[in-house]
Amino acid sequence: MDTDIEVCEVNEIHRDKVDEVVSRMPDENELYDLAELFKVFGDSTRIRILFALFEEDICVCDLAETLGMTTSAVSHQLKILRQARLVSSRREGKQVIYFLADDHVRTIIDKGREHIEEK
Amino acid sequence: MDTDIEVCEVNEIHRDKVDEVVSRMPDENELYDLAELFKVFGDSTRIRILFALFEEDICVCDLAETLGMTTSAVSHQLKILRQARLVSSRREGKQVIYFLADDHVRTIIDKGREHIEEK
DNA sequence: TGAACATGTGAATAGTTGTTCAAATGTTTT
DNA sequence: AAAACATTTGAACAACTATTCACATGTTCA
Repeated sequence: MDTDIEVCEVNEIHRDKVDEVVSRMPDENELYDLAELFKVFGDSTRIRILFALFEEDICVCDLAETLGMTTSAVSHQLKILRQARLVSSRREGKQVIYFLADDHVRTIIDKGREHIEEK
Repeated sequence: MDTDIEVCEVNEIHRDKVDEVVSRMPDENELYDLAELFKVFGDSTRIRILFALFEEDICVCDLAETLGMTTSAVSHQLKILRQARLVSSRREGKQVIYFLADDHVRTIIDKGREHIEEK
C-alpha cells in the first residue's frame, strides 16, 4: 500500500554526516525533558517569581502582591515551578512559604542574562 | 468612581518585605527578554536542532533529514533560533549552513541537563 | 536563459498555555 | 464547631505557537 519503489530523492542528503549526528543525539526522553524544563523558564510571570525568590523565602500572598497578580494565578504558576522541582515549599501556620529548590535555577538564569546582555 | 475608601485588606501583606523584593526586581524589559530567550529553548524541535549543531555545522536539508521533518518546518524554527542569536548561517552554493552563534548555548543546555539529571 | 535544486515565507489549522472565576481544601482562632 | 484566613484546584476562555501546504526567492548548471 505504501511501497517506496518510486522514491525520488529530491535533496542530496549527506548520509554519513546525518547518521553520525543522529547517533550522537541524546534519547528522546532527555530531549523532551530538557525542552519541558526550559518551557518553565519561558514565561515572564514564572521568571519574576524566581527573581523574587532569589531575594528571600516568601509566601504566596506576598508573592501575589509583589507581582500585582491574584493568588490564584500565582498558585497555578507555583505548581508548575514545583513540578519542575525549581521551587519547594513549607507550611508555616496558615501560610505556605516558597523557596528555591537548588542553585541550578540561579545558574541557568545567570547564563541566560549573560546571553541577552551581550549586544 | 474607584475610590479605595472601603478597602478591606483581606490578606496580611508583609509590606516591607514586598517593597524590598520589588525594588530589587530587574526591569520589565530584561525579565521579558529572559523569558523570550528561554521560550526558544522550550521546544524539543529547537533543542534537537541545537544538539545537532553541537556536533557540526550542517545545512537545512541534512537537518531536516536528521530530525525527520520537512525543510519548511525546520526553516521556520531556524528563523526563531536566528532571531534569538543562538545560531548563525552562511551560504555555501545552493545550501545554507547553520552553526552555533556562541558558547552560551552549550552552557545553558548543560546546566539544564544537570538539573534534570539530578533525579 | 531555463530547469533543477535548496531554502524561505505567509496563511491556515490544530494543539497548547496563562489567567480568571468559582468553589474546595486546609489552618488558626474564637 | 463556626468563622476567617491562606492557598489550591478545575473548568472555561483567549492568546499564542508549531507544523503543514502552497508558493516565492535565490543559486547553480546545462
